[in-house]
Amino acid sequence: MPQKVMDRRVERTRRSLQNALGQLIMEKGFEKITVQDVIDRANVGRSTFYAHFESLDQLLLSGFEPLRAQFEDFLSGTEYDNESPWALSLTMFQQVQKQQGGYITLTHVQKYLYGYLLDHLKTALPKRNKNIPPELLAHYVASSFIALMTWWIDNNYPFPAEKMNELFRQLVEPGTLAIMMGE
Amino acid sequence: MPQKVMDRRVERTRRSLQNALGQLIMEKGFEKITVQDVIDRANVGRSTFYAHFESLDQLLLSGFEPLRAQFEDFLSGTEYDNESPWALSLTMFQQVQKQQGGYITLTHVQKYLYGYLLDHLKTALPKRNKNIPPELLAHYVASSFIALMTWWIDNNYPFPAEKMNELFRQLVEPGTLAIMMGE
DNA sequence: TATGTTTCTGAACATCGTGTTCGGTTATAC
DNA sequence: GTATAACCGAACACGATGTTCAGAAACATA
Repeated sequence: MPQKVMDRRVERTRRSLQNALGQLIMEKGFEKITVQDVIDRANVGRSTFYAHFESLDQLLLSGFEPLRAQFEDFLSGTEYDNESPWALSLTMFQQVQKQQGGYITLTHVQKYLYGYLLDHLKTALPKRNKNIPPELLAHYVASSFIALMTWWIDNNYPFPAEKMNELFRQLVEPGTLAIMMGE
Repeated sequence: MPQKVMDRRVERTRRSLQNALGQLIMEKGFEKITVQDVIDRANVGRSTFYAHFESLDQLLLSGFEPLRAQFEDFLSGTEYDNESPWALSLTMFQQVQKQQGGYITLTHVQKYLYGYLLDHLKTALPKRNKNIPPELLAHYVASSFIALMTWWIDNNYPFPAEKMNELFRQLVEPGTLAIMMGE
C-alpha cells in the first residue's frame, strides 16, 4: 500500500527504474538484463536501487501492480459462471492494450497473467468430468490465452482487444464444449 | 555427427554430464543450475566440462539430439496434409513417453519441441484465411500442444501417449475448423 | 609389455555480476 | 532555515564464469 504523500524523490526514482527496465526488456529481453544495466539507464546509484527493490524480479513485479489491482477488483465483483472466463480475458486484453507504451511488457504478461487466469479458471470451470481432468482443461485454456496475447503484443497490437477476445473464444470454446459433453 | 569409434572416456564423461544435468533439472529447475553443480554431481573436472560443451545450454541440447534425429526422419518421410500435424504430435507424445527415466525433461520439451511443431504447422496449415492470420493459428496450436505435454509430464504420465493425442485433437480441432470456415 | 597419443585433472587466474555498508551530499517538507 | 529523509558512490566480500597449463591416467596399437 502506497503512502498517502510520497516524497518526490522516491516517486522519481521508482518511475525511472521502472521505465529503464521497460526499455531494456524491449531491447534485449528480461533474462539478459543486469542491475548495472538498469541503474545506468535510470541514472540511479547502486545502493539506491537496493533501497527500493531487493531484486530485478521485484522491480518487474512493481510495474505490474496497477494491472494487478484492477484484476483483483474485477474478480471480487464477479460471479463465477460460464461467461466469467471470457469476461476476464476481455478485461485483460483491454487493460493491456490501454498500457501500450507504458512499462507493461510481454515479460509481465507471461509471468503474471497466466497465473491469474489459471486461478480463476480452476474455480470457474465445472469440477467433475469423466472425459478430461479439470486442471488439464484449465491449463489448456490459460495457455491458449497467453499464446494469443503473446502474438498480439509481439506483432504490435494489429487488432483491437475485442477482436482478439473474439478469436480466443472462437478457437477455444468449441473444443472445450465438445470434450465436456463427451464425444 | 558422432565419431565411428568414440573413446570410452569421452562417452563416459558426456553421459555423466547429461545424467547429472537431468537429475538437477528435476531437483531444482534448469535456471538455477550452475556449471559447478553439474561437474560436482558428475565428478568431472571443470576444464573437462568446457572441453566438451561451451555452456549449459549446449549440454542441454546434446541430450535432446536423439529425439531431434527422430523428428527429422519423421518429417522428411511425411507429406504435408490435414492429418500430418496430428501424426507429428502423436509421434512426439510417443517418443517422449519412451524416454521416461532417461534424461529428457520438461525443460527439453519446452525449449525445443515447440519450435519443431511450429515450423511444421507454418507449412502444413492453409496459408490464406480471412478470419485469422495463419501464424497466429500456428502459435495457438503449438502452444496448446505444449500445454498438454507439460501437464502430462508434470503429472507423471497419467495417460498413455495415444490418449493424450486424442485429447489434444478433441480440444483443438473443432475451434480451428470453425474459425477457418468462417462463423 | 612398451610406446605414443588422447583425455582428464585440478589449481590458478582474470573477469563479471550481486548485494551490503557507510560517510558524505543534496533535495524535500514544514 | 532547519531537521530529516533520500540519494550517491566507492569499497568490499562473495560466488559463478570461462581459460590456461603442467602433470597424471587411460587408451589404442603392435
